Amino acid sequence: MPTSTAAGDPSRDASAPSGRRVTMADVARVAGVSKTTVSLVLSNAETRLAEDTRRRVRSVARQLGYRRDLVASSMRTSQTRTIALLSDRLATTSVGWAMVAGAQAAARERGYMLLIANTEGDPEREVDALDALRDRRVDGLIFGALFHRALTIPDMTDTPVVLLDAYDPERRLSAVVPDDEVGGHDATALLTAAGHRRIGFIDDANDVTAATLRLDGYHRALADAGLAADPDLVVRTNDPITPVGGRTAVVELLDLPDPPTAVFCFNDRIASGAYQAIRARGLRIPEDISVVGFDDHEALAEGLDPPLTTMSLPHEAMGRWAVLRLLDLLDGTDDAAPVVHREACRPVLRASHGPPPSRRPG
Amino acid sequence: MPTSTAAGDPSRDASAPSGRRVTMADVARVAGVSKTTVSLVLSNAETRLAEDTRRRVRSVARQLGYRRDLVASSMRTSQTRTIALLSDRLATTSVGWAMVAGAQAAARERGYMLLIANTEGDPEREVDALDALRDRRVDGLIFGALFHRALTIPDMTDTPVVLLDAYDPERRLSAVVPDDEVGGHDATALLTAAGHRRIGFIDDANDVTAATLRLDGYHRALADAGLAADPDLVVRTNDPITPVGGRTAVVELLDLPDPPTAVFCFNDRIASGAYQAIRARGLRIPEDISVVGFDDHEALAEGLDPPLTTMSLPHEAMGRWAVLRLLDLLDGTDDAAPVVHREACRPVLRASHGPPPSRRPG
DNA sequence: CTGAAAGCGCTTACAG
DNA sequence: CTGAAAGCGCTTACAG
Repeated sequence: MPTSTAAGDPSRDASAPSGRRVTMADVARVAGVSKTTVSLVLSNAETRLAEDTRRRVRSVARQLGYRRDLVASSMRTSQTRTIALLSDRLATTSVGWAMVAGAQAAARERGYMLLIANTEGDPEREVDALDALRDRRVDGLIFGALFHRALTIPDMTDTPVVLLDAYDPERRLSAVVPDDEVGGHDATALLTAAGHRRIGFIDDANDVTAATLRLDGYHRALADAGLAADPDLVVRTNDPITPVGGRTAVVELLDLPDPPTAVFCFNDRIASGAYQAIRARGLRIPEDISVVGFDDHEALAEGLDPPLTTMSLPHEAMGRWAVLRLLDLLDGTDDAAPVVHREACRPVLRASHGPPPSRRPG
Repeated sequence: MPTSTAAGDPSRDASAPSGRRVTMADVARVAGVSKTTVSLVLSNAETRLAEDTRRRVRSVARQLGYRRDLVASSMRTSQTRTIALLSDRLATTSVGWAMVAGAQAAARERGYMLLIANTEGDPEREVDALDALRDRRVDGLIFGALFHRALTIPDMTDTPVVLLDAYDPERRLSAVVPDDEVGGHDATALLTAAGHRRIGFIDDANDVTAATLRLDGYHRALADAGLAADPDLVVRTNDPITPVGGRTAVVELLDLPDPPTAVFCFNDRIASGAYQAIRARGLRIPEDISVVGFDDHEALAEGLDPPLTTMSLPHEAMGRWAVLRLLDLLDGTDDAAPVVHREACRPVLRASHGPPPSRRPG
């Protein structure tokens, strides 16, 4: 096979060059125009080019299977159409996947690709990751956290940044977080609405933002229902990760002189532990005691017996919001004034809650 | 501030140029050598450069905070030090995260970054993703699947490919999969070793590779223990995703004239459904019946009461293997002969299995 | 032992 | 309405 064919004969040249990738120069040559023209046509530049020139260029590009080389393009424009999601361990644990999924999907829809990097909480790793990302000239960065918390990031003058499941204590960066206060309120309100008047709360003892906010919401819902807050009904556990924490915490509640008829748990894992201890007491859920969780850890919540009523964490929507905001920043579509977006947590009603024993028929 | 300072005076030039990124030319100028020399030194080329030249160049590069621009470098070398993980929905569901995590970690350790893309099973999306990846000149590609299965991918002459949790039916590509046969065997052997002689198996009715292999392993373990395979003891469910499938399937087993004393479930979700139906019958786990799952869906397995004995799916190790193999291919370290690597599934012993009732003391 | 120069594939003033 | 040319920041024969 000859590598070059008669110039000016599109029908012959229209086959892809042997091994080599098709380049803009190839398209120009075959279409009989300059690279400038090809570039202008293919980038839909405003310049008024003759309609038939545009058509010809486009058709040749299509026939040759031409694709603009983004690396070369980036070289000139400094835009890579690539962004990155950097976090301590977002992509390293089961809790983060939906945020990654949402971020990836939104990026894709806007023609961007997503790079992921994890620091495992190591500052040195963070520096390395940032360097590696800068080397690749990513257009923007999302700093993610595993759970709703304050996050202070290194100075980034050159690259736009959005925070995911975290907020800048100094409010200089846009951020998206779950609305834990309203979530805590709504979870508790599910219980007050069912008629419960003694509602326990098993909170995370680690000083995390979500814990404080969910507790606030719990208190507000009690107040809404005209119930006094009884400090005895709020217990804390240092272990929100395994069922053990919930197991021991719920026992404190059950041992109260006037025990609660319902328990709201900081998360589903704690709730699963609560289930175990409640059952060990010979109590039934929800007949004797209602349980509501948080996070909607789906396999767990559905697998429990009875299936657990809980609040969903809007991780996917949060991931989407973060990249959409970031891309708007890149486009200059949005003004750069930082905003903190609170994404709603929604109740997922399953079978672990109901009226208190006193209100049950029979 | 003057933008240029006295040439040849390192102490003055050693501050980073005002806004602009530090370039190789900057380093060359300050160090008083050519770009060629800087490039050679910084890439540790074998060429014998004077030791003090090397030292000077390195020290200037460090002082200026120089970092090689990977985009420019890619332009010349066609290497981006970036690879991609493409799958139908690996990064879109809770089951895939550990594979992504393993892949990302291994890439990072070798100085690569990982791009992720999901096709949601849409062939058009796959084409788009492949184009987007080619545009960015990724060095290599990992095609991932959500569960162990055959995967036929488009022809990729230009880019090395490794399969993750999938295999090429024509064996032309390297691949890594879990060893489901041995896993099925070992899960069943846990039960035969405890003394069970009637062991049910609830399999996935969808014709997936993992289902076939785990069944094979189940049969082999029975044979090993000198037990005949009773077809009545193998039931199938079309719903391995929610507990519903396991719930109805286990009832078939329980209704048998000679019901099993132990049940091995295709996965933990099925096992969670089995728990519900078993409990509804008033039977205790493991006193009356043992249950073993598969996948080690951790929050679920630990949250169940009693905690579920299961087989772990080596997702993280698989993700690592896939990128390590891919990078070896890129390095030319490995010969390109395709290999299919089976990663072992390991038993995670919790509390849902024990001896059959007949063998229990008392 | 080191440097000048070409070139990777684009984009973009600038000129006509 | 269209093209020649410079330049993005590197790497790599090639020459000395």
